[in-house]
Amino acid sequence: MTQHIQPPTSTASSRIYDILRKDLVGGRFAAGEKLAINALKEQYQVGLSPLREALNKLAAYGLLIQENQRGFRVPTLSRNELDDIAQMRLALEGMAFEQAIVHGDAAWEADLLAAEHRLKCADMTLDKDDEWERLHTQFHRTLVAPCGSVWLLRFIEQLHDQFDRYRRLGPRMPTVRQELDQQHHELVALAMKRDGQAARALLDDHIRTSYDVALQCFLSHSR
Amino acid sequence: MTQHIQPPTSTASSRIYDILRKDLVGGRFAAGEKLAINALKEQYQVGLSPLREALNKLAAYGLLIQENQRGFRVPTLSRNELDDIAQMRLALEGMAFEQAIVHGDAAWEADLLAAEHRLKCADMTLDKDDEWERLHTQFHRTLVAPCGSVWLLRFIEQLHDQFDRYRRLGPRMPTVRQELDQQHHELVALAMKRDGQAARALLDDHIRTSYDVALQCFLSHSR
DNA sequence: ATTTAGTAAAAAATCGATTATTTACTTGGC
DNA sequence: GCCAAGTAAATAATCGATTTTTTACTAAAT
Repeated sequence: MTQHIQPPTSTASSRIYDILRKDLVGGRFAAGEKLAINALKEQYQVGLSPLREALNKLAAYGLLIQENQRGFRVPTLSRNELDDIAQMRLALEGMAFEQAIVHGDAAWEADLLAAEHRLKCADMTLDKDDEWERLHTQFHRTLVAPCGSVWLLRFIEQLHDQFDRYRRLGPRMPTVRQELDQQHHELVALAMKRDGQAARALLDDHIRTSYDVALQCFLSHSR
Repeated sequence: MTQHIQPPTSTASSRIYDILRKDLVGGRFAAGEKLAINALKEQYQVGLSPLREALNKLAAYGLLIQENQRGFRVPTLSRNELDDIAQMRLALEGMAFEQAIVHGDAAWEADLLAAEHRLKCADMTLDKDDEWERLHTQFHRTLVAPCGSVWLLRFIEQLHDQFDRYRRLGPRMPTVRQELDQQHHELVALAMKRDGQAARALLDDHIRTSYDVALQCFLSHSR
C-alpha cells in the first residue's frame, strides 16, 4: 500500500517568503533600501497579494521595517546593533548548548557528526556558497536542537539571520573559514564528551571569532 | 508657529493587527480554534486584504499558527510550553533587569515611580481590567527598558504576550494581585537602590509567583 | 533664499471578484 | 457496517482594479 504523502503544500506567499528571507539575509538588498513593491512583483514574478503577505511576515520577523503608508524598508546596519546581536547570541546559544549537552541523546550525536561532515565536505566541492550557508545554518541548528526550549530555538534562529546580514556583507575568507571549521569539529567532540564547561567556552570563542569577521565585513562595507 | 504633527498614521491593517493581538492575548479566542476569516471580516468590520496581512504578521509573531492552504489557528496551550515561557522569562528578564539597573539613569527612576504609581491607582478605581493590563505591561516594559539591547527587549515583549495567554485564562484574583503589587513596589525600590543582586532575586520571585497563577489558570481551564 | 500652496505622478493600501484547494457529504462496492 | 471514490459546498489564496496617501515638482509669496 502506497503512502499518500502530500507534496508539501506551499503557497505563492510562502514561497516568496522563503526566497525573500534568503535574499535579505544574503545581502541581495542594500541596507536601508526602500523596497519598490511593483519592481519586486516583476522581478520575482509574483502577484501583489502574496508578495505583500510575505513582506508583512518578514517585517514581523525583523528582516524588514514597515512604516504605515510608506511601505517597507531594509533595516539599516550599525555597529551597535551588531554588538547587540553578538552579545545575545553569546547568551542564548550558550544557554541552549549547555542544555543540549545535558539532554541530547545518541540520535543527536549522530546528527551532529553528520551535520559536521556534510559541512566539511561542502566547502571543498562546491563553488557556489549557497549550499555552504545552508549546511552551516543546519549545523548550528543541530548544535542546540535538544535544548528543550522551543522559544529559545526560535530566538536563536532569528538572531542568526540578523547576524548573517552582517557576516555576508563581505567576501568569503578561506583562511578564517578553515579556523571556523576546525572549531565546528571540536564543538562536536566536546559535545559528545558531554563537557559542558569546555563546550560552552569554545562556543563563546566561536561566536567571538564570527563576530570579528562580521565586524570586519561591516566596517569595510560602511567605508 | 504651529508644529505640523501628523496624526500618527495608521492603516486598516495596523489597526486590526493591534486589536487582534490584544484579543488573542486576552483569550477572546479559544486555544486551538480555527479562525474563520469571513466571520472575522464581518465581526471586526474590516476588508479581507488588511485582515490577512494582520493575520500573517501575528503568525510570524507567534500568536497564530499558519498552515499553508488551511488558514490560521490559535496556538494550543500546554503545561510544557508554559514552563518553557516562564523559564525564558526568568532568564531574559533577569538579564535585562540587571543591565537596566547598571545603565538606567534618573529619568528611568522617574519613569519607574510613575509607572508603579499609575498601576497601583488603576486597579482601585477601574472596574474593567483592560486598563490594568495595559499599565501592567507598561510597568514591566519600563523595568527593563534601559537594558541596552533592542533584541532582548523584543524577545521579552514576545514572551510576555505568550505568558499572558495563560495568565488571562482565569479570573482576577484580588489577593494574589495585592501580593504582586507589593512586589512591584519593592522592585522599584531595589532598582533605585541599584541593588542588582536583590533586585534580580525579587524579580525571579515575582515571575515565579506569576507562574503559579498562570499555572493554576491553565490547569483549571484545561479541566 | 526659503517657505507655502498647489498639482501631477507615484506608490501604498484596500476592495471586489475569481481561482484553487480543502472539507464535508454522498453513494456504490465489498 | 466500513472503506473508497466521487461530488458539492466551504474556505483559502490570489488576481486585477480602485481608492487613498505620499512624494516630487512647480510656482507664487514673504
